[in-house]
Amino acid sequence: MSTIHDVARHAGVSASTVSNVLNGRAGQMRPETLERVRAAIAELKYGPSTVARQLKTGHSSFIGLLIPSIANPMFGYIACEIERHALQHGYRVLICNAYRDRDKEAAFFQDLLAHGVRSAIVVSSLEDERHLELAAERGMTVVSYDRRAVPGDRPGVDHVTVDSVLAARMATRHLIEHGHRHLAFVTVSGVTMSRKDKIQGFWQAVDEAGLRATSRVVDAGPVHQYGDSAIGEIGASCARQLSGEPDRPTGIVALNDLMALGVMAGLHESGLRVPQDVSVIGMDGLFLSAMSNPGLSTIEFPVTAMAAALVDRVIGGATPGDQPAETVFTDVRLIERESVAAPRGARRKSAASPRGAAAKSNTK
Amino acid sequence: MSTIHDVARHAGVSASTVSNVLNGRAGQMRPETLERVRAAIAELKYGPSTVARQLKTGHSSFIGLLIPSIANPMFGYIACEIERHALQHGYRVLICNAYRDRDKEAAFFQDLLAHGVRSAIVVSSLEDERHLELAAERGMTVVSYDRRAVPGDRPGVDHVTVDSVLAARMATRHLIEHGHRHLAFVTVSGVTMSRKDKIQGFWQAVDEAGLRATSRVVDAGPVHQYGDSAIGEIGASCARQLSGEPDRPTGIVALNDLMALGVMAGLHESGLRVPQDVSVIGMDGLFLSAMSNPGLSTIEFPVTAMAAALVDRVIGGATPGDQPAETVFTDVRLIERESVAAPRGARRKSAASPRGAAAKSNTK
DNA sequence: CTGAAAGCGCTAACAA
DNA sequence: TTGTTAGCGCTTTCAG
Repeated sequence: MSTIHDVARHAGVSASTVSNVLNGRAGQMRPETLERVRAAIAELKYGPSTVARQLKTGHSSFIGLLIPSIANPMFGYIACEIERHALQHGYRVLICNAYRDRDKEAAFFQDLLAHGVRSAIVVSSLEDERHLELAAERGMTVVSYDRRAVPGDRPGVDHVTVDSVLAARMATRHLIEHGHRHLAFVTVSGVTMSRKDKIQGFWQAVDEAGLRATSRVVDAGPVHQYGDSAIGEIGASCARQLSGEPDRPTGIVALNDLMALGVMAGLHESGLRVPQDVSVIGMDGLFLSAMSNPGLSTIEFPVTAMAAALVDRVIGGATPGDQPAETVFTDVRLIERESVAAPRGARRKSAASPRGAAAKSNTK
Repeated sequence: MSTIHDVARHAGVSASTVSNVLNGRAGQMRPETLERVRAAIAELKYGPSTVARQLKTGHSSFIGLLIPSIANPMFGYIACEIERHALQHGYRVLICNAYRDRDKEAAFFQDLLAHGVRSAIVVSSLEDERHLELAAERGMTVVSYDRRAVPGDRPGVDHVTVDSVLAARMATRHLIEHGHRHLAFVTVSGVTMSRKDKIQGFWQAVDEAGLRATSRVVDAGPVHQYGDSAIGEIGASCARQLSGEPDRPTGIVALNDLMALGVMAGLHESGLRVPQDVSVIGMDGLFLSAMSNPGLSTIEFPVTAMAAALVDRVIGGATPGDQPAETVFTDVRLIERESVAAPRGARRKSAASPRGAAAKSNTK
């Protein structure tokens, strides 16, 4: 690879002149000089070294992306959307599969810092974000996804998230409107905030319908395996177990679509039919859910818009002030497919389904 | 962030001494000095700048990974396996979603070069690899996945691949052994070599059974949409169309699991049951295929081993000699689930299913 | 056993 | 309008 000096020599100018045309400061330049420089660049197939440039300027062209695992199709999708947006703004995305492990996250942050990366997006954030605050203290702009700001958070970490409480509430209500009175919320155990919010949304809907006595949250245990393929597996074994119980639920809300897919598989294995025997609804809007049998009803999240918001925020730099900024997307949408029906011998309570409000971005 | 000089000053030594302890050249060092340096490093929370280091040494710690799209769960999985292995060898992976677009691939290569990245893995390689050779000429070590070396290839690009011909043949044979005589291979159109190989494997098995007259390859068209969610969709619409035809196939081999999942969805929509009316088999061994209804029979690829081979090769540097090196994995494995059964009114021909041979790595 | 000096490729004042 | 100079943070001979 040739350097800026090779080009300079070739064109009979100085390195700074070449640097100027490279950086669009050729306004006042003699057209002839500009032409010579251009020719030299082309001839030598020269491209500037971003490494040298970064050492000099201190600006990195990378955005770090910490994400549980892109083997999980939902996260793969989110990562793609983020990359697409970042590229449009001249940024590259450095994906780090952190497997929801605080130590791994911390190690990646260390590494990003060493690489001079000054912006990071953290997807599916752990509830405890002290290690993020540490990175923020060292000058990183970090924006988290799937975590709200809570009292006690120190500034330095901004938040972009979907209204998980609302999403879970909509999902649960959908079941209730179909006449279900025995509900279960099936989840993996974990320490992300969105999980807690979804459980809360579930209970809200349950209480609104006065169904607390006949409903419950089923924790299927932790995701051990690296990668997220296990989530479906866990959903399946949980469903198998559930199906053997005497007062099994007729309607199941799953933590996310992947888990819902697993639940359906487990139900099916146990000889139970969806939706005739049990109704299932997920959350995410994974494209795969459209292909399942039966098609999985779900709550779709505005992923593209959220990815854009994430990138814009992280590029924009840290929010001034001592309150962390927060953008909550509320335009989640119910997608009705075939996995939800009235339970045996019940009548549908209402035909109307709740719709999400328009996007509401409240930076407070 | 503090620099090596801050540490040096803090410890009362010179920068080169600090550099020495950083790089494990502290063997002959006075223990006391070593200790002082260590203390200073800890106190200042110092970490070396990989950017400066790379500028000096010319060695990058990145491996570029060009891949169609990590929104495709198969590629997300492969990417994770590659990252895992690379990390163990001290390398970071820089994922580039290239959407099977030659221009995008070329642009990413340009960018990798600018970043001083000297190793790249290209997954699901386009048949025409001239743009890769260009990168190789510029000093990159590039290893491709899913493409064999062919006469006319110039050296500089090594290959790691699974035996796609064998995989497709096994899949097809599985159908034939169940008594199917009307076969179809369903594929998206495209320009990857593995696709051609799979079609070839399909025809091999078909010809072995003398079923050419009643079998065909169905090209469902190109994948337009960015991301690979469309693959399933295409499979579905193709299946819908197929199901309306008078002499529709009773057994379908799909290009990959994602497509197979789509095919099953389309069949189901058209009122056809799998496997009672039509049998379907995929290829990949995607974890999601275990959760479909019915469970998708498939040919599993040794992804972990292949990811390791890919990383080892690319780290090892270009193979000397003028023949491109090639590693072909042949240990593919049939996973029987519920999507394949005997066609209506036929008897199963044989109970034995073909098994893959042990891994054979022939570097020639 | 440790330090001084040079330079990786680039940019940004400042001079000319 | 263009060139000179200095230096980003690190490693690496080569002296001391």
